[in-house]
Amino acid sequence: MPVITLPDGSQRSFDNSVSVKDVALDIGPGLAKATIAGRLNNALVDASDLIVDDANLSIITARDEEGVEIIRHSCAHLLGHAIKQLWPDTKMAIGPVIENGFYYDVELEHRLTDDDLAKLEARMLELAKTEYEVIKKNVSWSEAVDVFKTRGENYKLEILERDIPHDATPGLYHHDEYIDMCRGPHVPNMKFCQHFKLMRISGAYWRGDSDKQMLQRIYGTAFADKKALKKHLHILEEASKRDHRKIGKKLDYYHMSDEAPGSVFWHPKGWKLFQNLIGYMRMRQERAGYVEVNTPDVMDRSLWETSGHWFNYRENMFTTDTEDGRNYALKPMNCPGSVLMFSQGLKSYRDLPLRMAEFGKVHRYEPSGSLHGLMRVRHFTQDDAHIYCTEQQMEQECIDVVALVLDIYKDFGFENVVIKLSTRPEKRIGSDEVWDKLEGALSNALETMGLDYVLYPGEGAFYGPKLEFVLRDAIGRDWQCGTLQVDMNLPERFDLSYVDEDGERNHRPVMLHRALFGSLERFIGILIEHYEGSMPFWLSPEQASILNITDKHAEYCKKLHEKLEYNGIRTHLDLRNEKIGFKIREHTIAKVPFLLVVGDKEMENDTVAVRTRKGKDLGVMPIDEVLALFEKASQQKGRIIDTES
RNA sequence: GCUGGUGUAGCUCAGUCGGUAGAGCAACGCACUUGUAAUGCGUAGGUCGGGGGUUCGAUUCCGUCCACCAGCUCCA
Repeated sequence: MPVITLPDGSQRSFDNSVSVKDVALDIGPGLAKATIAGRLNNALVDASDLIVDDANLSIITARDEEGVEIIRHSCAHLLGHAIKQLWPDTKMAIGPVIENGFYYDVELEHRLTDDDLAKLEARMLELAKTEYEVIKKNVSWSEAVDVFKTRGENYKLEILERDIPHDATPGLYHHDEYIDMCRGPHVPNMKFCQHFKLMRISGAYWRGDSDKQMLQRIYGTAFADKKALKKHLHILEEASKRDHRKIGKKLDYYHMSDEAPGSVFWHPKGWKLFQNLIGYMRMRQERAGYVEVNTPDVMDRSLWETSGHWFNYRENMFTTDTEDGRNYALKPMNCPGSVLMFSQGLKSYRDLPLRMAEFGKVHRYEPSGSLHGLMRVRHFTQDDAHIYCTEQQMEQECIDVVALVLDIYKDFGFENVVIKLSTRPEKRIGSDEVWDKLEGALSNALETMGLDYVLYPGEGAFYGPKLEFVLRDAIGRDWQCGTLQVDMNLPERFDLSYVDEDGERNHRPVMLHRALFGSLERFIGILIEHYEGSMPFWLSPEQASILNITDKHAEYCKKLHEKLEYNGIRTHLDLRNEKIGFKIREHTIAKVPFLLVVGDKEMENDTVAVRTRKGKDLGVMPIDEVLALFEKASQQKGRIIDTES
């Protein structure tokens, strides 16, 4: 006699055990039709599952996020159903749900092509349109083994052997003649699985182990209705339009070359942007009490041995053998150099906190397959800084760094910053007492500031805990940029010390590592995608273009150009003998924020006609008014994403 | 690094079932002196990613190296 309590608190009692679907039907036939699964006392169950005892139940439909995930999961089965029809010798491995979709790993002699994806998709749709019922049967372990032995599914057998207890009753889902094993739940009818798209094929190792068999992985996406699917595909298209590799090339920011894989050749415009960012960061750091230094790029092996990099980071380092028989390495990080900088000369407690910034160029030999445009490179520039301070100063320094990071991100329109706190890993150096202090410094700093953070226990570096700052860009993608790390390893290894009030030199400073942009290269990649190439006025390599209508306006334009440059505006003078429409098109595509057009009327009245890169006509105005307009655009930095100007 | 795909003019791409290649844009020249997203005509431009094999002949077929692209974390 189960009594079912629904989410609104109402109760229904039944004489016998009932299925989730029966309960839905009892509430109303519309709901019954829409039922995908149920949440029974916080566990997801199939619509056909029986409820024996009193329970809390909510009915899951396509409107629930769980409902959509179940649809995706069932689409993986649908893919299995179709692929076994088209290629009966396919062996099915695993088919889980992922963000926005699903995949299925299969072993198949035939190499799948894009044409095959289309064929598969068509067959899947055909099958789904028959709106067949999905039948779930729980069977004994040995029965499940028999089923998959008969069907030759050796991956399913391996899963049964290795991952499923012999006294369990695995759920077998019957999709007509196709049978898949799953903990479920799944849709009760394939009518729910009609809005999907197969996205791509790639390789993946069985159980993610590179020593094991390489399988073919088929990725797909699925939604509850056509509209949601279309919307998702549209977002993907938008994201691909923002690809910094395409835009960076079009805007003539940089290129890469076979001769230097993973390294950037910065063109004048890209380098201008790069310098603008450095200039801004320099200004902010000076204001925050930092000094800036510069250390060598190539240093002797012994340094890297002392720092521990030679043993822990060797495979990621570029090294050299030189005529003098010495071994040098290109720095993969700036910290050892910074430490040498600190240990040069005697340091007093009066020098602390010592905040040393460095725009250091580092080289890391990243695996070839992981290189990606500006986002993952082998040679990049960090806006690095190392703060040497006393234990008492540590917490305040952390607070200051976090405040600086968040304020700087705001200038780029990144309001949505997720902070991750990674704490002591299993393999670590230092006593628990010290770790308590270091983690405490970070978490106290965040709590003092009233900031939320996500805890990642055990994810810290072996030498200390860290904060990571994750940005969310204009279309909702996450990018990890800044970090703040507390380090007890390097001061120890390099035996750093300072003289305290008591005159003793045996005091060890605490060392903080921090980077706000992280990598300048990467940050520029993120900005390109964030702004879709339309750099805000203050960063834009070219801020305004002056366009003449005919030759007779050239002299006036040159004077105008001089005046703007004198006022610090990066101005492009385009006096080419071309039609004005042609020039406007070119400079608009080049995403120059403001186009200044000069013809007879403007020359006569000492004005210019102002047009934005978005095609908006701001009318004719005198130069002082233009300068005021630019000043205003400059002031707002990147806080407002450029849609109007 | 591994799996699969791709590599043709500065850029975007077509093409050759094995007989050494073509378009648009860009560049250059000439004409045009132009009013808010492409003026017209002409010229030049390529070891078809590198080196090797098969072949009378390879950009095309084969293997190899390099680079790029996607994936390799989500576990019935």
